[in-house]
Amino acid sequence: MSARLPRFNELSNVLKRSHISAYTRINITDSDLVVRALERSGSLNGYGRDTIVLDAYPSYGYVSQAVHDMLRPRKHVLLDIYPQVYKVLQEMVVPQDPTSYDLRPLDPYKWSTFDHLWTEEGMKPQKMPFGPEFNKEMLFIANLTGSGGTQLLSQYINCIGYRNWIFQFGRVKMLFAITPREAKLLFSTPGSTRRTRLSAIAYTVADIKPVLVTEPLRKDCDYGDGDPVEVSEEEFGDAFYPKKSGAVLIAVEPKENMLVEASDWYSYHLFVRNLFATRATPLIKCLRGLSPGALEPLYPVLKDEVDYETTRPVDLTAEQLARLHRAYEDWPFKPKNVMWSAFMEDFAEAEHTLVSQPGIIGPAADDTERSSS
Amino acid sequence: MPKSTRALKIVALRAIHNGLYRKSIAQAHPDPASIDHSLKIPLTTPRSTEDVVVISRDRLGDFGLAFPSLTTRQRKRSMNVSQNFDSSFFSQLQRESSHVSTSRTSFDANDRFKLLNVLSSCLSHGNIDRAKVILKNMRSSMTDDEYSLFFNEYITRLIEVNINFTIIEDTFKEALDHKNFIPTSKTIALLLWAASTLAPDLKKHEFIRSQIQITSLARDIPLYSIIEELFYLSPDSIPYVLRSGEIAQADLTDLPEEPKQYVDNLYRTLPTLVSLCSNKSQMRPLDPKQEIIEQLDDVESVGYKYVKSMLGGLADGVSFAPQEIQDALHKLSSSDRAQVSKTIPFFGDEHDTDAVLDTYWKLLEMSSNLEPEARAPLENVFDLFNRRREIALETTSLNSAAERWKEEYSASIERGSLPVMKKLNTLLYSWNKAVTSRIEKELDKMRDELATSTSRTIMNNSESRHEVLGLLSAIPTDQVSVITLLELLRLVAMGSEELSTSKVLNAIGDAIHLEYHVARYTKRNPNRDTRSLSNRQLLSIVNKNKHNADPFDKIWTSDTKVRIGAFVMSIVMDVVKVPVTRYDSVTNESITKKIDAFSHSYVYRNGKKIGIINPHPEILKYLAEGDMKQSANPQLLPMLVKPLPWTSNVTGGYLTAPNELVRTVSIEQKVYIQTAIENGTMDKVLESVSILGETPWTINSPLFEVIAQIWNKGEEFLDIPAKLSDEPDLPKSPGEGASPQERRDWARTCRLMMSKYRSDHSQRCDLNYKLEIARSLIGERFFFPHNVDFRGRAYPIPPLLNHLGNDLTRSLLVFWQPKTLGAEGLRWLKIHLANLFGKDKMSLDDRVRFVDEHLAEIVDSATNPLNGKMWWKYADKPFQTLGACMELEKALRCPDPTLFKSRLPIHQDGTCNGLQHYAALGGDIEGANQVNLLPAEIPRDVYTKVADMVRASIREDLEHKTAGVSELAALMADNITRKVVKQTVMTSVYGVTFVGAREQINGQLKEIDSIPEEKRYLCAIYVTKKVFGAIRELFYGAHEIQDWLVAAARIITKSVTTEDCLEAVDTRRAPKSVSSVTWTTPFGLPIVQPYRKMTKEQVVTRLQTVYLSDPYQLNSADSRKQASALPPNFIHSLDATHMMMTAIECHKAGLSFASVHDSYWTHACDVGEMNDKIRACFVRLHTSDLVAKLHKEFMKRTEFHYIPINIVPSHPKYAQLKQLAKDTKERIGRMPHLRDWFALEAEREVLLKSSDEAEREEGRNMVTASTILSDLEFDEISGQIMKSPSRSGKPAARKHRKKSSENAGEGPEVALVSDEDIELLDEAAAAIEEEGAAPKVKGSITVPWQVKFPEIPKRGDLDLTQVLKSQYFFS
DNA sequence: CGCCACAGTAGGGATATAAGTAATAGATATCGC
DNA sequence: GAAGTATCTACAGACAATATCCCTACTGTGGAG
Repeated sequence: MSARLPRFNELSNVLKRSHISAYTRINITDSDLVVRALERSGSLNGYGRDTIVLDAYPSYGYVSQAVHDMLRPRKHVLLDIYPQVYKVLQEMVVPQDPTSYDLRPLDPYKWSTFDHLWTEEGMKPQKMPFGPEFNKEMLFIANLTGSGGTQLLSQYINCIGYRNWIFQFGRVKMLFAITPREAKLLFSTPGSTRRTRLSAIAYTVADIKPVLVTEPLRKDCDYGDGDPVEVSEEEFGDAFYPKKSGAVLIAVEPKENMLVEASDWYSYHLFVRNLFATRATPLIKCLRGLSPGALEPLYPVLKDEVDYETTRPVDLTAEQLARLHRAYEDWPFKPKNVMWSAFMEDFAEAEHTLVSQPGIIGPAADDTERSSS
Repeated sequence: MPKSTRALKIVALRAIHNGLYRKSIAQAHPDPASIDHSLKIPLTTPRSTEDVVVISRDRLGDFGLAFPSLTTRQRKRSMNVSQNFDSSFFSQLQRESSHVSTSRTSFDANDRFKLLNVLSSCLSHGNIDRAKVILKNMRSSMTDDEYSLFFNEYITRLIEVNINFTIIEDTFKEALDHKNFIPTSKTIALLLWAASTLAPDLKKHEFIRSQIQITSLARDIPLYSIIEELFYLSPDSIPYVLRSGEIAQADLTDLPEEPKQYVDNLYRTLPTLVSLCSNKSQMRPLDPKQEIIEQLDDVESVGYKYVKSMLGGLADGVSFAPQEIQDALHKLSSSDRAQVSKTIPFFGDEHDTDAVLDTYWKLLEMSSNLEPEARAPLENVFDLFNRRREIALETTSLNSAAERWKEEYSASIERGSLPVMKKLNTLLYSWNKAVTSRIEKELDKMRDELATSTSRTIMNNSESRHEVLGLLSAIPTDQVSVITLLELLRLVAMGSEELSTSKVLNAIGDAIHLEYHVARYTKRNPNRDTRSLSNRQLLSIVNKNKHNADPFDKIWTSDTKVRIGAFVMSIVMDVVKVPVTRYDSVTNESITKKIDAFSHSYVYRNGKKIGIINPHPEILKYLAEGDMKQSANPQLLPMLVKPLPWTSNVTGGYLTAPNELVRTVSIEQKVYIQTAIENGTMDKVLESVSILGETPWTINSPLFEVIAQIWNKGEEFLDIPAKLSDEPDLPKSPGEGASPQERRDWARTCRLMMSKYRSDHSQRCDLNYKLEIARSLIGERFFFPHNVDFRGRAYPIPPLLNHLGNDLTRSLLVFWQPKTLGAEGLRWLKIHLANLFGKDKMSLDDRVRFVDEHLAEIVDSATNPLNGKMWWKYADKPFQTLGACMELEKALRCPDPTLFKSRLPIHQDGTCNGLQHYAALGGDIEGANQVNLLPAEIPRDVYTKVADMVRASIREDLEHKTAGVSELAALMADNITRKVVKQTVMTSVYGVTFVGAREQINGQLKEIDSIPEEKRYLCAIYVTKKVFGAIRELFYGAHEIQDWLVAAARIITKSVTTEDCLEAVDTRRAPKSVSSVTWTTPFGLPIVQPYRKMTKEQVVTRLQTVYLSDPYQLNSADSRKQASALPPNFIHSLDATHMMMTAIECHKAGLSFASVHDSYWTHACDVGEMNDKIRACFVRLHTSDLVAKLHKEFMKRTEFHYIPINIVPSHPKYAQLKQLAKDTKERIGRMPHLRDWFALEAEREVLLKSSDEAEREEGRNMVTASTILSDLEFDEISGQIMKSPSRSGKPAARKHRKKSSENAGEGPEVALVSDEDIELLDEAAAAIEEEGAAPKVKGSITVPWQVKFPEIPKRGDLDLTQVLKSQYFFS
């Protein structure tokens, strides 16, 4: 991996003409730029020779190379199941440090991929309780700009809440390439109408640090005290492929003290999701939607801080949300399973519906159903 | 032009084009070839297509809803435009084109629609002055006819509020001043009515007299039509009008039958009219038919006398006078009389409702054993009795439900019983009270707001308030509340998944709409005590109600209904509470609180938000087990009298509730149906569907007892889930650090548990409702009004309890009329029993033998259903089997079983009915043989056959150890049953895809335990391949027809007319095609496949926005769905026709008849006769070549339709086309675009349609693209319409490409990517490009090709008459 | 009285939403370049 | 105008996505002429 990849425009010509279309992902194609951004953000300070880097969807490896060059990690596992990517990397890269560089045709989408990986010698870091320190024995990198990337981003953040997956090892940092669209979601602060569920959830358990952003995003994003490298639109051609929208590099740093216990995370997750379904309606109205009569126990919670008539879910901080949730959980009249009803949202799995159980009871059994009974 | 206008216009044009208005298309046996083409376009034959456009646009403008003084805003939304897009719209179009429009104002439907709302609102809450202003304002934008309609409505409301008569008179005079105001007969009738009820006596007489005189002189409105209207409006005022107006009986001879009888009776019985009776008319000679009518009248007198005796009035709505029964009994023969008297020793106290009912039931039961003639006198009494009850049921049952809630509430208060609030009914009482008062409060608020608002703001934010106010104030508030609560509970009870808000709002909106009709009915018959009315009067009221269509009904669109529903629902959510007790762990005590009963939130499905109504779990508990007696929604129950016969698409069925003959999805369909009915070409459909409603049913009470016992026990029984308690305890969430996978599995488990709970709950509720309905119908005779889906398949309208239901539901229903079994009947009863048990694959004799051999078990089942051996439980259809066991046991207990009178319906089912029709269509002998169209010793069973073939093939794989599949073959070899393949076989001819079939089979394999779960999927794939193989082999004929149908559907749905193209904005591209596949069944039912691309929009309501599809948008046809649906729909339209034919024949022969699509039911003794008729009808249906007829109809309907196709330079016709293009270029100055090609076609079309022979000749000689391509058969271009052959080669190329790129990567390992490598990759890529790319065709042109269908598959030599002798055809 | 400017808003159109994609595969439709 | 990518997966009875933001065009008002 220490070998330089060709400039992307040369490679892309080849790829384009051979009709290989793995461009559902957005690639950052300038390793130097990435290095610069990472150094500026300081996200990788303290990482190095002891780190195991899990690298999901490396694409053509420019971010990977940057990280690899910076850390010279003990292990750098690249996971990509797509032959178009895998093959190209396999052919083009001959690692100079074979003990570190480890390209595998595995599907990082599958949880089991990691489970299997950790059974291997030297792949599993030491567990570290959530404390003041990050577990620098592990770094997770992923390009989440492809299809399903949004889903993964959301799920990886959820995993922090559950403290499972890589977070069973403690505060493991993640470095993600995401689309500007997701960046907008994440860098929205309370009070802005853009405030999203994802952002609220994420800041409950993690700090999101911008590393490399695009210039057009500036007006839609609030980076807080983050000071990322900004790529202007003119530079897109060199920095990204495809260059159309560009990509954003973020570091996700799990919080030391999460606002919600792991055991409550599921419920909290549903709670927030429910509130953000009507994220711009005043609390007085939308709190009722949680379950019948839910306004009553929640009204006292924030009444000294906010006006329930005007405050909307988007205006709440993660901390406020967590407190509301706590009160809801403690409400004795909370319907037993009402939150679980959200489980039934996909009906493909509902095997007990009347339709799939034609027979003696149930709706009309006409000719079709008789046939299946 | 606004989108909406265009949409309407397109429909109109299309309708015209399809010959919508003429009998020829919708005739009973469509022979499109005979259609006189000139009739197809009722407008003057256009010189160019532009004419058509202009004319129709004007017409739309005429009828359109312009209201320029209030707005100039261009409305794009078309939903409301369509309000007028009903039959009157089309009849408008139908008129002579000489009709000159009076207004050409801008086409703005919505604003006028809003005004209509306001008008309705003002009228309904009595704001007469504003109504008047609005009506006046609207005058300028209405056609004369429309104005009359609303003027009449206005007057009606004036009368209803008992306004001073002079105001009405002035209003009328004022209206007359408007030069274009043409009073209709209804207007006059209204005036007369008003005069007779409102005018002071002095004035009354004079007014009526002069009005009648004026009208007689004017002569454009015949007197009889006025009296007819009056009959429907207010029969009571007729005597006065006749007298004051000095109308002679002879003037009214043209009255329709029913009002005529009424009027004649008046002339005869009222002394003041006697003189008029004999007076010679000044206008018309005496009608000779008079005598006959008088004779008829005599027969009616029983009912009439009865009415008189009832005048004293009884306490309850249901009553029965002993005297009348005695009278009726006198008409019976002495032996019958003795029999009846013996059973009913005394007549109950007439004030005691229970006793009256009891008497009725006994009488009814007795009478069921009488011959129809003997029963007739009793029937007269019954009819009257029941019609009153039915009307009460339809109109007042809501009130009585509410009353019962109250009673129960007060009763529990009095008793001081602790759990006052623990009973659903008491809960409902308080809910209802709260909701009612809240609705009233809100409505009052709106009223105030509207009263104070200035006229300028009428149109804006108050619009929806007007809507709600107008519509809801027309209905008693408590009824709105009651129906909302009932409907809501029903939904909560029946829902097995989340209750989506849109579902709730729609349902409530619909229910309230129905109540609106009831309210309207009640209002129009104020204080009309049905007890005092004769049968005939009742009928007239009913007819009147159906006759006087409410012009405001059109306001009740789906969006309005949803808004109304949301209004009420939001109130319900605010005020409805349920007491909940919880243990508070903090204070360590139980606390009870009133918690909101419902909340509103959202769930996400595939990332999409879905609004849901969340009932408090506490409510679920009440519903599943509670006494539902007063909680069942009383709308749409089975009827106590015969349904009204269908006479139009909306008249028939229930007495007061509106219902549709054909369940249409789109307006397009409605228009076709209405036209066909008006043209009289659907008479047979009307007749047969009416017949289905005439079959009297009753509850099988012994079986009901058994089921009730099972229910009360509350244990799981067969598929009845056990009584439910609280929500299940879900497993504990996995601990911290559990892997995502574990979490997912856990969530899934929880979901399934909840799902199961909800499903069990809804099944319990479903059964609870059904049993409650059944219980209330025990001892009754009732009827199921039917209607049909758009393909003609018939369904009973009452939901829940009907004979289409599941096994349990079916078992509860038997024919009311018992019929003596006879030897044959006994045999059929046994066969039926065997069939129900599952032994329907044996020969008939074997089935009889099977039953004989199991007599002991059968008797045991019948006598000891729940404590015996319970043999019946093991049947395929256990509850019906039990019913049959009981019936058989009863018969056998008779000294002579053949004399037993049986009520049990015996089923005769088509054996794979779809394939039977296919075989008959194709004349396919082998196919016919497979599905019992040919006589055989034992029944053939295709499913078994296919299963055998599949099994054989699998065995072969097993023996040959075929690579890759031998493992699967081993797994499956012994698991191929009939059941596994059945559904797939059936659906294969309907076009199931491989994926679909695989899912079906996968589902079946789930039930087989010996297949490991992880292999199941592979097995399913394997078996599906085999099944498809076998089917291809076995049903070649059916598939040929299917393919043809699919091809035809594609052609039709891709075709465009010249107008379509000339209209299109893009001159080069093909326009969207709007033709649906449309055909006519042999019984004249026009079928329009409704599948179009949906356009939906969000409708804002108080609760949330609701996503509604706009039924009036004319979207382009969904060609894929149209094509895949044609085979099943066509076949189903045939089996529906077959059913209708059989129903009519059975009816003629006096057989009871019921059907479930391809299962025909009658009494045991009549099975033989019905079987003959089934076969005869089948043969008759298929004697003509139906596919050929379909082909002809398709051709006729697409006569001038084109499909743009691509012609490549190598094509033989290319040169010719190119030449034509050059010629055209000289004319228009550029190479022709697609639109220009179409313009050429349009020109030709006009010429060909000309009335001038010379022009037609010119047209025939014209050269256009389509004439050049006229030899081009469908097969040659099918690739462009069906799947493309050039594309079919693609997957291979792609595979190859993939391989190449792999090769490219297999070079020597290199540390760096060198230039050489890049070149290498480059080369490979280039190579791929060369190979994979299709040859690019330059210079090809796209031109219209006049549609032509592929040859229809040749019909085989099947001798259809063989069917007559095939005993297993239906068995 | 009519005109014009301006403010306020109704409503149409666009967009995001959630979050395992458990397996498969072929045809067709739409869409972006 | 051709190529990749998304969207289906037999029909019917019974159906069904929403909240919010942004922008435009319209309405109504008020003021000056």
